[in-house]
Amino acid sequence: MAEHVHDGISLTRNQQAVLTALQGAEKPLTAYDILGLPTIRKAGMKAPLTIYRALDRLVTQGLAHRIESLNAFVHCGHGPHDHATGFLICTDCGRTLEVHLEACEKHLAGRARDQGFAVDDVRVEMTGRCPDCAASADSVSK
Amino acid sequence: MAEHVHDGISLTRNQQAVLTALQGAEKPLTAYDILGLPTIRKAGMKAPLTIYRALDRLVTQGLAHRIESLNAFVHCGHGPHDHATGFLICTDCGRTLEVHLEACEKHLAGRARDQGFAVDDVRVEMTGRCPDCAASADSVSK
DNA sequence: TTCGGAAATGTTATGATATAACGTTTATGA
DNA sequence: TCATAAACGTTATATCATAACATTTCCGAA
Repeated sequence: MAEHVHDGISLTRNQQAVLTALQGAEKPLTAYDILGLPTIRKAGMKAPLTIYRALDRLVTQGLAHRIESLNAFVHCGHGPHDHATGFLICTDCGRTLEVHLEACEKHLAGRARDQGFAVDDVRVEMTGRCPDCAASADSVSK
Repeated sequence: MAEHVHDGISLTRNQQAVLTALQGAEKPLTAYDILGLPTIRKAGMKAPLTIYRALDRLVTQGLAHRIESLNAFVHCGHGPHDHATGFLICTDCGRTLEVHLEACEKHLAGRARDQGFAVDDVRVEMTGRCPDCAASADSVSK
């Protein structure tokens, strides 16, 4: 394998094709969105499971994230990192922004430990409007 | 309708049946879990859509929450409230704990506003092990 | 009190998301 | 070079969620 390497992680052809698809998208993509892309079909991937397997690997390696509330995936623009990540999801245009939560993670996990809970993973998703869409909405409402 | 009232919110028979099901469960239930319950069948609910409609209302009114990463629902034990809520999801036993995030919500939304993002809603889900399961794991590993 | 709109419901069908099971191939290092 | 773990292909199926449309119920205004 090892046809491609990202941040020291070697990816197979399928995995690379899916990662490239996510990087080229301006919004999170579902597995079936990815499956429908010409580049993916050309790469020979034609079953949902093929996509899910590649996505699993990318997520495990920290090269992509799953957005639970959208059942969709985005590439991670910051390279692998071990602290919690939050997503800002624009309900107008569907684009997402990734925010790092070094500080907040401590607070959240602290609240959890107060309850005797041992935290493995923290996921934060926020909906609202991105800078562009918020601006258009303002100008419309004037 | 108004057969039942919770925190000033009147519920229909279907909505009440689903809420009662959630209150009686020790873990989050999926719509199809609920659909399979005898009490629900006895109430005459037999199509998924019937369940989803009742759940929509309960979530809208703040009487229940959806756990995105489980595609499941829990009743809200704290009554309607307007601040963000977090969930601690035990990967061993499947039970969840609800935590309130008054303080953290500000921090999270603040990070979002730093990016020019207008936040409507904040959802936090954490996985790990609950007090009971963490204790069993400890005693096993000794 | 009755009339009209809004909300909820019933029913059927279908769309969308995700994984099981099994056999085969490929990468990689002892 | 050979064992083995990871990845892959293929088919089928499980699971989660909504569309569309007709009907009924609730509830306030006239």
